Amino acid sequence: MAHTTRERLLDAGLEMLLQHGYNDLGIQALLQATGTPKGSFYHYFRSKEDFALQVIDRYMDEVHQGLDAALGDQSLPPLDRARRFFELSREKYRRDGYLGCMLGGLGQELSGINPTFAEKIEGCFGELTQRLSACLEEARQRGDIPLDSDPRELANLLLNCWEGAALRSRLWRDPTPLDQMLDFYFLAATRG
Amino acid sequence: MAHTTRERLLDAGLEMLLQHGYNDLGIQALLQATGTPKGSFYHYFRSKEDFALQVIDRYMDEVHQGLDAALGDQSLPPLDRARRFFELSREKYRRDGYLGCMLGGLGQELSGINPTFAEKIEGCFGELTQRLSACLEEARQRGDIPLDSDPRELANLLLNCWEGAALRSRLWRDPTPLDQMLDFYFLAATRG
DNA sequence: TTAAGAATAGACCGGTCAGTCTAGTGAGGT
DNA sequence: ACCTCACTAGACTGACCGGTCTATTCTTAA
Repeated sequence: MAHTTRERLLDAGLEMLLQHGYNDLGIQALLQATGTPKGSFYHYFRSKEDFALQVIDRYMDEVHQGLDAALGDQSLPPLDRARRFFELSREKYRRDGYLGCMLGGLGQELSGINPTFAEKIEGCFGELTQRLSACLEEARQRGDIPLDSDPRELANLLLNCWEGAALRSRLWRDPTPLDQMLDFYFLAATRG
Repeated sequence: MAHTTRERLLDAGLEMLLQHGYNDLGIQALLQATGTPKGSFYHYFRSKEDFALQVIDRYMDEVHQGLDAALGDQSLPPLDRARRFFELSREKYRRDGYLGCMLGGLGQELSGINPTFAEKIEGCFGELTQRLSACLEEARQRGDIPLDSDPRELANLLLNCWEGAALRSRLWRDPTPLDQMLDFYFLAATRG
């Protein structure tokens, strides 16, 4: 299979980037963990940066799958759909050992030193808020949140607070901050 | 002056750690930026890790100064005092070029790989929430927030959401996420 | 004046970094 | 049978990492 080695590297990259971040992840360690010779890595990827950017793409594939599953569930009112996405994310974090969100992690680490990553990650946040704000707009039109709410702003708010809670849950290795944040936010949002 | 070199290193470390994070900050670069020979650095600090931990202490000194200034202002109701602390922080971020909060930055970068830093930073967050929750408790007793609120939980919530907003403001190089988060939080907290 | 210790100075160390290079392997097409 | 080319394999490069070492200078007090 032509894609096996590349897939294996991206899979391991997903895991190792989440735990180690970018600068602390050595190519050597990645190769050792996957039993890959260096030649193969540089056959598939131009550089470490190129590799990490593709790992982020893979991460976003999972994110969009979560969004599809949650926001696409027409049996739920829109606000519950939005909340469900974050609950699915929380379950993913649990499976990973509460290491938080890769976008938040790499965003913090790299946005001060590498514009390519900064733009990439802000682009990912943009995709997320785009879909969330469409969902919140639906809630607004139904009157589930005040009619004068700004869905775009509310979506950014939701995502930003989530990222903060994810950082704290990474420190605690515990989902409590995530749950408390969701309770607080969705109660407050409905009241305007 | 015996402390001049050490002070100079810590000052530069404050700035450089905020921008570069830990792993991307080279001792060499720090020495070059401050015109310090290597011998001096290792005269004052046991290691790079020891240095960074002392930089965090210095950062926390500033944080506590901000807390003193804001929470100690008895002319303001307690909720305004809490908000004022974050507004002072926002002004500090502005002066730094909106690079966010060092605790959040180092927490994200290092909590997955270095338990010493993870504990250190969680300890700092603890100090912060301790003082904030005392302030919120005062607000609760005055009835400015619902009597059945949990000040400790509200303080953690406030700090966590702030850290998320700080990350986004670092990506945007812009204070908007900070302000929107404060508006949202303090409106919601008063209503319970 | 001198002894002592703090602080400066930077050459140097082993190890590791991302990335390059060349050689070899193996499967598919002709 | 043979050629091609994607892929594997890992030795190697030069730069840089954090940290050590020894030598020297400066400060201060006896």
